[in-house]
Amino acid sequence: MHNAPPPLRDAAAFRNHQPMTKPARTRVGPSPTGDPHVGTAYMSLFDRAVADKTGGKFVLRIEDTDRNRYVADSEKQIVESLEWLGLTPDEGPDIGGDFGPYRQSERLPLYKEAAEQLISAGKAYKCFCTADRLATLRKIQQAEKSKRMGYDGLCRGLSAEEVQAKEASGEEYVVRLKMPREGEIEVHDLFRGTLKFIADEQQDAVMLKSDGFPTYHLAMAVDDHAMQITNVIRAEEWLPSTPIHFELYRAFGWEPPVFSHMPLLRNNDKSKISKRKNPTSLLWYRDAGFLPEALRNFLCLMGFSMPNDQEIFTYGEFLREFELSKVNVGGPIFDLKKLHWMNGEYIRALAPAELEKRLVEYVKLLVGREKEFADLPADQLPTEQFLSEFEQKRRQRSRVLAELAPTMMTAYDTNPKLMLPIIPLIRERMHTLGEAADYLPMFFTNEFTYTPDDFVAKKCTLDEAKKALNEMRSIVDATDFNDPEAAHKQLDDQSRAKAEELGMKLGPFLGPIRMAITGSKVSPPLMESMLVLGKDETLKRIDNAIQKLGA
RNA sequence: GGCCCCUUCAUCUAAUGGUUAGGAUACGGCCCUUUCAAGGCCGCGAUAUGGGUUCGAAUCCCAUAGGGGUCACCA
Repeated sequence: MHNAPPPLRDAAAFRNHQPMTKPARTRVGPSPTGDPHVGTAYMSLFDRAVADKTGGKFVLRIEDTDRNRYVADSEKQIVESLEWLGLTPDEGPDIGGDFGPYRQSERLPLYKEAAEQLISAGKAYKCFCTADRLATLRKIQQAEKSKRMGYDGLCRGLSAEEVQAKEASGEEYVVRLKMPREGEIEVHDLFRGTLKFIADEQQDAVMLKSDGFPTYHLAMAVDDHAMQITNVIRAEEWLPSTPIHFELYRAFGWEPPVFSHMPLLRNNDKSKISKRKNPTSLLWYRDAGFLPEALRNFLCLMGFSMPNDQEIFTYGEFLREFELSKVNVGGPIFDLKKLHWMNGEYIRALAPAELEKRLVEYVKLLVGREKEFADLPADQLPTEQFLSEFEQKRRQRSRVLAELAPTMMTAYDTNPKLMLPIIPLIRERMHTLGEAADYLPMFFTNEFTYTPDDFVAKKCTLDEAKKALNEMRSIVDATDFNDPEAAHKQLDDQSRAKAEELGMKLGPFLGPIRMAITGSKVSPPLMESMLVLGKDETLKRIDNAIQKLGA
């Protein structure tokens, strides 16, 4: 028997009459089953925004009801990642709050009680079907290409005596929700309005598992109600099970919160974002040297855009313009290329001292982790070219920095002023902190692996290289490094003069010098680099090269 | 396959019945230049298709196509 549904508020009407003015309570409910997921951050961002916009609260709830997939470190990493991104919750397991505990594994009695309440009200029933039976059932349904998949409701008709007998004989059972068999189930979504589902096509979902733990469905409804959550912001993949949730709310006689089903972040091929095809771990973004504020900003763009076309903005600016109802529901492809660009913008906007600080922190993060960054075999790399190349380079860079770290940190500890002058030279060239690996080592080591061939270029023969090095040695030797500005001018002027004398363009002339000073054909500006290194070190490096070339 | 959601440049998106359909990334070119960048300028490039409604449709309606999600004692 199924009573007529009580009138539910219409989502559109609700939206119009109650814009986000009342303090909202939002929550994110990650399950601690692995690395913190970028999708969790994405949802948290909008949860945080709705809470902040309305002066409400954002709650972190750990949904650890799956004992099989539980990963011990996961919760800690989730908490740290959210903090890293500046999306710190107001209530949560390690913060506390008035609605705790915030771990579902610590709320088991609540779910049990709720399940019993449903059973005694005739809204749920005990199901003794074995996993085997369900598997067989599924197979048959698939073979028959049955329209109606899922549980067939066998135990729904069990008499009280039958239930008692089975229980007495120790048979395990789950608790299933009795879904209506007739009519439609209306659900409401902030973006999509009222959605109707055929009731008979819904199955009797499990509420309580045989191990006594609740499923997501029960735990979510019980907790959201108990924690007075007003807005459920979750991924679109939940849309098909929303009828269960609305039915559950009705069974309890509770008012459902406002549901907003956010679009799914996508891979390049439009499928739901996944580890194989796209980095999904927040730890990955941190390890690759993305700035949290850049990632956060980028995530804002996945579905939301500013009225003035502004793409780079602070959280405060975002909040001023943000409205949940303006979010785009088409699934956005997570374009790492654009994040890469944006991260570069953020790096360049950082004050040198701040970038210095971030860089030092970043290098410390990589210390001792060389093994983690071994090259990946081709078949384990993402299929998309940019992702694949970036991942391989990222590993190489992390290794370089991890290996450089001891030397670098020692030098830095000895002379804390060492780092700051380097920053302006490398910052224009970086998109991620990891890319510092391409430019940083030369400032801390002069042990280069170059060969004479490396000094030769199209417009610079070996003979010319030797001459250039000797000329530059004289120039440097004659320059007073104590006045950097004057020194720079002198180095520059003299180089030009000598290059002309040798009948060379400045670029080719500086090629061998660059190799001698930086050990690479690509480097930060040469004169500036020499000034940072100092006269002695510069001369030493030129001498090393001259020796190497036997000039 | 059933059910559900979605559909503007390659990608993120703007334009809520009247715009030469705008911006950003990426890509290409030029400038700057000491290599590499960064920066500046220019270019390429989209309303999925077909029907309606309307003086007028990217915008409203219907169909088709395409994409995605979901059909667990996982969340």
